[in-house]
Amino acid sequence: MEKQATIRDVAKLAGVSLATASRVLNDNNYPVSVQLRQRVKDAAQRLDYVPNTMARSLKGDVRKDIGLVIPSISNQFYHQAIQGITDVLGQNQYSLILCNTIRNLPQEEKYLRQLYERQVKGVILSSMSDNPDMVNEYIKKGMKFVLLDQKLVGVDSAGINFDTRAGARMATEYLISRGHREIAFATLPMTRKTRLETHKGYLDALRSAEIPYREDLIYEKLADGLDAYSDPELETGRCIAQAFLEDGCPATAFVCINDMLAIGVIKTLLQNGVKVPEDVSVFGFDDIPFASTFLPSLSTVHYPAVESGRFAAYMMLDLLRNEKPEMSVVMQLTPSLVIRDTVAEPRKV
Amino acid sequence: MEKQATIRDVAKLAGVSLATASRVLNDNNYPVSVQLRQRVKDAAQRLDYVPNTMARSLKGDVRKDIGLVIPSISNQFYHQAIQGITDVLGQNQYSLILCNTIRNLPQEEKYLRQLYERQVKGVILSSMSDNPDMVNEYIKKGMKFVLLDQKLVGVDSAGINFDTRAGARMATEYLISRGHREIAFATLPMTRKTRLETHKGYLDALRSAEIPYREDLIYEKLADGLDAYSDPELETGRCIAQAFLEDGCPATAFVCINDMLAIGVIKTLLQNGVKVPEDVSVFGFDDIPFASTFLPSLSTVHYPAVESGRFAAYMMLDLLRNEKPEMSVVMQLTPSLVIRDTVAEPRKV
DNA sequence: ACAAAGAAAGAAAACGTTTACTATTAAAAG
DNA sequence: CTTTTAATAGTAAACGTTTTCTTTCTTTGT
Repeated sequence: MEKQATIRDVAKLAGVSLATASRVLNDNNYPVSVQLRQRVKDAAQRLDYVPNTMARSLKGDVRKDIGLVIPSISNQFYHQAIQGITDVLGQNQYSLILCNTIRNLPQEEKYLRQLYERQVKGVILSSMSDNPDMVNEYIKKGMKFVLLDQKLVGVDSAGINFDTRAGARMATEYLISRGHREIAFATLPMTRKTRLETHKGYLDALRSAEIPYREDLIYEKLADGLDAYSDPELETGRCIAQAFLEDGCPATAFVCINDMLAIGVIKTLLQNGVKVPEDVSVFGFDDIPFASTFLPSLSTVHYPAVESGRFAAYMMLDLLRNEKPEMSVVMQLTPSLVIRDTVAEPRKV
Repeated sequence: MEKQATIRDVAKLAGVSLATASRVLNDNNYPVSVQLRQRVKDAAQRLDYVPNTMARSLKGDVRKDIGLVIPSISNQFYHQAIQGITDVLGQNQYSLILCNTIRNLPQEEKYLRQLYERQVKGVILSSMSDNPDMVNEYIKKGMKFVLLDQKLVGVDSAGINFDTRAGARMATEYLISRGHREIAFATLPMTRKTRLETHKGYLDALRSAEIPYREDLIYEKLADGLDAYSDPELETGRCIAQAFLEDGCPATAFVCINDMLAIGVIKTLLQNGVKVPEDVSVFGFDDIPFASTFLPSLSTVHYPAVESGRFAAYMMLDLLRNEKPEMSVVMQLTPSLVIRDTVAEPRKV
């Protein structure tokens, strides 16, 4: 196993000082004569010299990598975001350190600390918590954050989020326009702000159509008995559909807080002889790739996930490179509807 | 923005030398008196000291992170592997640097070089190429590899792979046992060794059942016109099913090289009025989560992807920590069949 | 012809650690 | 009592860079 050549070796072989070698290798505008320049370059080539990034960053250069902290790697939404992020980062010679918290807040803290210890200066974060304290603490220490799909009140940080309230409103209004009046709402526990927002959008639509709010049509659950291998959203969808069936199918349509949950609902409905969309219409949220792959293909609210990852990465780069960032804003993405095969008119009674 | 406290600050505040502070903070077995020990600890606490990992690794400590280089982040197989990897790594205070090559060999080389520059000593790799040269070069430079789902002949490296030949054989034999004789084989271009192996398994089964090999039942394709947003495997499945339909459905069953491709085949078949499994049976490969979610749920060859990720991480840790690794072997995982809803007896003619 | 300015190179300090080597003391052994 | 040895603590070098400060020449302006 060869010892890695250092800049010292290069300098020696080229017969120049350390400083000169460094200057050539970094292509400064510092003047170095052509002959020496060439000699150094040749030497570097011969020795297959690669600079030691560690040593370099010791001198104050920021590390060229950023952390991504997400609650779940099994969620397709994040795959798309990662796709966008790695895409941009790769082109800019940055690396991505992936931290999967498995929906676990202490784990999230641990990862954040680990990143801090490693001098990682930028983190794209989708937190499990709505508490801004932890993030603020690290901001004070000089870390930069881009908040993905989440607004944290009381945090002065860049972020990308999606107007879920408008999305839910649009979806619900669409169902109403197709003639639905009994519309159920399926959600995971509303611990995260975005979920509450989604719920509000649903309410907005009901209100403007003057449909009375029915508490019993809100299915807010988390499937129990989940293990590491099962998809929590899919299982929760199952569980909600089960409850819905036991209630005697009190609605003609479902608005679901995300696609995987919607798919869980649909599967269980179909397996119990309830036809989708003939008997019950189902609307998803996110437009993950499976939404169009699944049969029947899912009507859903489109979220440009790959783009949002891309934006997040751009913002982060901007934040890291410029003292006065140009794009450091909270970017709000507007929803659009994708109508596929899981929505129809309500069945005639 | 606070300046990060260094060990020098800690030493000064505690009124001890650098060396003593370092020794306390690293919990060596070097003897330090209780009082000083306490003083240093208090000082570190007060200053909220965190060691600078960069500086530490400059002194020769290996970096505590490993790289993962994979061809596609949109493949569920890798999500599961990542799940397993991050799981193990997280518990061992290692970080994961994710490199997504988008099925692009030059990109793969670039990432490997980038990791090398960053002094990353361990890489879990699923390469696009069957050429061992690049990997060997980096091994010579001191990097350690665990090859995921791939054997590279001529590389002396740990690895995890799956006996795809046996898997394909089992799947094909199962179809034969259900009465099928015309069995098509659907695959992406057989550029990777594992795909060839899978094909061999298919042939093995045919041979031992004395079914003549029919070249025209081998569908080896890559969908064209793919953009960044489409799933290459799904699209290829579509494309293969299209060709199959144009050929007048010359087989009663399909063995597919992976699940997503199988799903593409099924979708297209169904959309063209060909019933699965009544008219055509389809067998997948990998058992990704979506295989059981999809309707009809997919019969497939099970690959313990999460486990394989976990093993890969363990191996890597072993490789990095021990001069003489204990587990540095090529681990071969044996396949098992999962029978779900996409296989039936062939239709009576 | 002489000072001032500019170009090109090198010396050395600094970044935050760890650790081999010394130095001091106290206890144990002769 | 002196000499070893063991227990603590400190000094300083080292890791691989970058960069500030000098230094040495060569121009240029007067």
